[in-house]
Amino acid sequence: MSDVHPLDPLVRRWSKYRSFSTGDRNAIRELPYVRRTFGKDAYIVREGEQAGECSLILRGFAYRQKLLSDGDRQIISFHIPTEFVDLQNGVLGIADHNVQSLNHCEIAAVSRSAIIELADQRPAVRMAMWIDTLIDSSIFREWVVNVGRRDSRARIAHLLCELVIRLQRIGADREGLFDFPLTQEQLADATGLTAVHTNRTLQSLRREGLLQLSNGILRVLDWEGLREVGDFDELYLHQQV
Amino acid sequence: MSDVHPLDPLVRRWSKYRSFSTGDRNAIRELPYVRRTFGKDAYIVREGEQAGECSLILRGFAYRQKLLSDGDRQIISFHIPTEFVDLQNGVLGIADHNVQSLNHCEIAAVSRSAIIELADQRPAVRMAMWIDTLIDSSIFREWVVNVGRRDSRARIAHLLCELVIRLQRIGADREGLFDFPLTQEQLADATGLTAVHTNRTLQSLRREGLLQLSNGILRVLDWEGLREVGDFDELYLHQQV
DNA sequence: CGTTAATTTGAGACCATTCAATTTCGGTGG
DNA sequence: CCACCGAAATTGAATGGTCTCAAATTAACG
Repeated sequence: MSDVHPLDPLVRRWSKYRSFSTGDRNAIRELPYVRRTFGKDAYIVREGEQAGECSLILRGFAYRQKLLSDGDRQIISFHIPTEFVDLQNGVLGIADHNVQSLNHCEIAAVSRSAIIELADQRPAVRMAMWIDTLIDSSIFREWVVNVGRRDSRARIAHLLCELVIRLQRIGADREGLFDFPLTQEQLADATGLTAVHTNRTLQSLRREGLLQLSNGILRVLDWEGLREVGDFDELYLHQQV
Repeated sequence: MSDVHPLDPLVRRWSKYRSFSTGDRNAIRELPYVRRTFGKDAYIVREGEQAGECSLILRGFAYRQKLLSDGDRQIISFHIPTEFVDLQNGVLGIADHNVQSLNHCEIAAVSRSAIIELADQRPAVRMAMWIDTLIDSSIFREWVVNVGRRDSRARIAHLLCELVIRLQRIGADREGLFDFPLTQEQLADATGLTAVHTNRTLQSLRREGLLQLSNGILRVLDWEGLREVGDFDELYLHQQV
């Protein structure tokens, strides 16, 4: 399938969960959307806001986060092109966390009502959407395990494994190389570590020849090794539903 | 509404999310289910299993957990009566984590196909179900924050705040007293701490007059204090959708 | 090419862990 | 009703992984 329409990557992504009719595909393509661009670290959604629309990433990375009362930040997930960063807001209405762009980002903003209408009228698409939010949920569960029970090396390794798999799935790998714009501080905020310790942990992983990571480029040198260090089992990503 | 039917608590719970017609209510009540009882620590669902049914708690507590390769355990959520412990399995099909009973437990087991059929035929119920899974998801996000960024006192306090709110909502409080069958080891597995440190942390919370917890009974003595220690903001529970 | 952001390094402090032993609790049978 | 037992809770002391604070180095960008 060649991508002639900006929403085709979404069609392709969702059609892995449910087989779509031509009508289903067209209904997705006909979603009214507004294209928005965000610079680095811009807020796409704010906690407590009434959510008027859902944001699909066309280009760039985004992340969800929550701020503690003492100013500490916990990153809750990272998102890559073809993914909605806040599909749940289409249903729940009020945002329970923040969403920020990680780098320069292009977003297709779809109104809540259009999402709901599509779900109402297209059973197959509705199920794909539900599955999408459920896989999200599964990833959060795995993150609870990651920050709750694994040591620093395993946490970082596990996170990298997850992102590598997800990037591969959208065809974002270039022969083992990945554009990887996360700073060490963001890696730290996602794993519940400090930036300093994240730095030392990455050095340890590099020293063992598991990976290279610099200048925003990640190269996995020893996938099996990284997987083992991270105690990584991709079942939770539900690649085949 | 008086509970004449065993599934009425579920009807009541879901009807907070969406207004139901009489037909909707009856459709829920007519869900075919099998009543099962489980002793303490029995497995209700196992990771990797093809899920044939969804389990609604009629009595008792349950929890979801994942095991690491080194045998460590992370508890991912607790569940109380009126809640499904694995509604997502109705859609995803394959269980990505374990579910265990916490104490003596009565479950209504509903087949996947019945869940799906109900969702297909009853738009309002379908939305309530989706909302249920999305609130689940929101709770997982908050747990990532809890184990990722808070210190031991805040983690325990936050978890207790959440359970208190949820127990109150199903009317399980008896004038500030709660049946609270969690062991310190389970509390530890849920907060990413050790049982020993959980013990010392609980003592610290008791010493400050925030709560009493012994013999499976919890009494909150200083709700505002506990809330503050736990950095607790209940927005994420989405009480009003 | 200057300026700021990001990464790296060092040393000391601390929160939580580990390991081991003791006490209390809850349930059971005599 | 009490003695007994295993599970749960509690205590102590030593260890250790991660944090904190501060400074130096390197990379990114206009």
